[in-house]
Amino acid sequence: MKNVQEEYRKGPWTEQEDILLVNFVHTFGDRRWDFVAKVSGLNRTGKSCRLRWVNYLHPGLKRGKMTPQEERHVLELHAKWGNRWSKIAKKLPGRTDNEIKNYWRTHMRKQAQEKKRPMSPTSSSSNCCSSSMTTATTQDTGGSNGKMNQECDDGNYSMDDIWREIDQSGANIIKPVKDIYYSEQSCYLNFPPLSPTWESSLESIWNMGADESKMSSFAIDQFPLSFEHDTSAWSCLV
DNA sequence: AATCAGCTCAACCGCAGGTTG
DNA sequence: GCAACCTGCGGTTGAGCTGAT
Repeated sequence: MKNVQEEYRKGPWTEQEDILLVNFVHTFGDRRWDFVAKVSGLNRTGKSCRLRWVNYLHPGLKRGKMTPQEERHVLELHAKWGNRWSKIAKKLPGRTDNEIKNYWRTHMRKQAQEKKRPMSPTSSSSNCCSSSMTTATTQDTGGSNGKMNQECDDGNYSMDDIWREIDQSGANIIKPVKDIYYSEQSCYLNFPPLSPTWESSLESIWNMGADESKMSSFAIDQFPLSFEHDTSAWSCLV
């Protein structure tokens, strides 16, 4: 048995891990997370991989603040369904349950604060709103903090950066966003053209019950990633 | 300039439901 | 029918950032 505490990595994901995960998800799909976790060599649990993909790496995600429309939508849907975050998220393309949950928490906290000190004339400008939920959230979230937008525009390291790096490499790496199509309920990965050997490999892999040792070497062949920490560029590209 | 408080968001945890053998 | 395993969901936490003092 594997000692989970000792062997699995926790905490923030590195760029290399992200790239590796993106590659493997594009290859094997966003299912079978335990398998992806093992085969990729990431020392992460399948759960952790899934979460990273769903909440951050997924190409369909919108980054940045919620629009007033989205905020209103969240409020409406929450009134209807309660804390069914994933259900609500499905109605808001590009938003994750985690994001909505976080938004709601912030929103509720602000509400609670405003209830504590109703009509306080000394409230800062960020608390200037009426008790109307919609207007309150709209102004609050829009006004107080531009962090997310900054990160989006010129932030340290975003998915855009990853895609750009991958794109610039030119190469055999699977292409992101534009080749991936989503429906409301699910995500279809449209793989780039695969070589016949690659295709048959994939097929046989799924059919053979995914012998892990075979898979590992297969993976290494297909993604000869180097994890040398190179600050100038990722040296993982073929 | 330093410190503090509040906020945001990524990530973890535990649990429940679904799937597979 | 049952146990083991996997996936997804909702709740919670903590690090890092920002603005106020």
